[in-house]
Amino acid sequence: MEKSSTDVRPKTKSDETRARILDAAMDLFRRQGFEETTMREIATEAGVATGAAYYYFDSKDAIVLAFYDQAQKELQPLLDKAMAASKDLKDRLRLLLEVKLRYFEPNRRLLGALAAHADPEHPLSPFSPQTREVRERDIEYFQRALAGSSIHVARDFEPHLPRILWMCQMGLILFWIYDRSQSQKRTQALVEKSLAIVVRLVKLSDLPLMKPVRRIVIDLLETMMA
Amino acid sequence: MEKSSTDVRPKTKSDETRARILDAAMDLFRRQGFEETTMREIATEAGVATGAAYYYFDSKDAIVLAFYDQAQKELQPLLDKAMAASKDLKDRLRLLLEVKLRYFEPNRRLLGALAAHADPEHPLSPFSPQTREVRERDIEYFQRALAGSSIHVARDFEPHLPRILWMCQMGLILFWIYDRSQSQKRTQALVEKSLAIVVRLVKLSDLPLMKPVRRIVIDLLETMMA
DNA sequence: CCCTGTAATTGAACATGTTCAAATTGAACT
DNA sequence: AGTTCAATTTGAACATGTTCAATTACAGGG
Repeated sequence: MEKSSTDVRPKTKSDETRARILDAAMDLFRRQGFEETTMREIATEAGVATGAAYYYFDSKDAIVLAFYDQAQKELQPLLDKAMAASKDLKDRLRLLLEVKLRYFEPNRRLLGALAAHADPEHPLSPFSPQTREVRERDIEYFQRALAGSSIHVARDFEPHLPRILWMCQMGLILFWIYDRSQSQKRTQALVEKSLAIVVRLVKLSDLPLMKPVRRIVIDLLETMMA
Repeated sequence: MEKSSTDVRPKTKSDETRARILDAAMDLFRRQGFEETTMREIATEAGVATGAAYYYFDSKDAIVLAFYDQAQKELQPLLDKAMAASKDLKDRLRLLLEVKLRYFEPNRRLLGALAAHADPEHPLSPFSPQTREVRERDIEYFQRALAGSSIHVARDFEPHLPRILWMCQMGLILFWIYDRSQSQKRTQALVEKSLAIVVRLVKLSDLPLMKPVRRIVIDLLETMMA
């Protein structure tokens, strides 16, 4: 479950086969979409029997999961670099999103297969246990986006704000996936407007006066997560 | 597509068969879940051949859609009655939700099949064209919940607020569907807390001072809906 | 009461995700 | 080289949503 098609040296022959299957799948997914691609096609394209695909991946979904996992790993250095570019919170949040969208651009449609499931039981849901690790690592980046910015966050709000921002991000990404406007212009507009609102709210939330509001929001969040 | 299993007189034999299939399906869905129920089972249970089910319903999904449609019709009088019970906005909003949750309670799990799809292209998505009619009718109830309350809504905000409230409702319903706590206690808590926040925000939004904020929110919404 | 055409019904066939028992491979050991 | 055994590979078989050509039921007209 660890190897990826872009690792420099697929050590064993097994790894090489796994990589070939993953590559074939991603190629077909990009060209004809997730639903439209058959496990038999993937196997044929990779030059193996149908069953072999299932020897390496538990299911068709699991192939997407493997891609998602690999993506997260490859994104890490890009995000690190982005976080070094600015101290301004709005810039930092925009960068987090931009880097991801640019990276996933070629597979935008495919991401639908990942994001289309709200059911937290479904393996491909962004809220499922299967995607937990990736999710938590992602939330950490919002923690860092905040920490590295010039903006102060109230102590009681600190543990929760990153998760709130992550949720906003997921909403925007979802919108982006299904955005049919020319080169996703609408998403671009939405991101800019959302950032303005979010950053303003974050700043506001630090006011001592806002403590009761923070408490209510935190209370709400804890009820949700409990 | 119009008849339902609970209509008093299924006029024709055809209607009667259709109703029998829908009933059998709903019964099986309730007992073993949507995914776990087979079209062959449904047909057998209804005493027809597999193909017959497809003569009356375009797909397995379409059966759920038919149920959803029927539900909306049956809910209408209940919601009307609820709207006559109080002038207080919080009460009215709570009632809208409570009536629906109580109605759907026996099929809570099944609703997952309806709500689990974020893809607006998917027939069962709450955002799909197939569910548009039901959706718009539902949004109207929020319009009425506002209109019949003692609370004033700023002119510029009036066309948009119902949709915002509807979205909040969908979020709560989604939470409810997957709420595994004892008799969905967590949802109950979440509803109460959410209502407090939402009603407070609605009241706040009417302040003349808030006009710029309303503009930003409206702008955001229009970007999303465009 | 028979004829005719539409509506309804049937069950086999198909496509595709998945499983599985059997065959093959290949490395390590003797 | 021969043996052994786990890893790999195979392709047929299975389950299930869906399609479809063929058949039957039945209402209305003669």
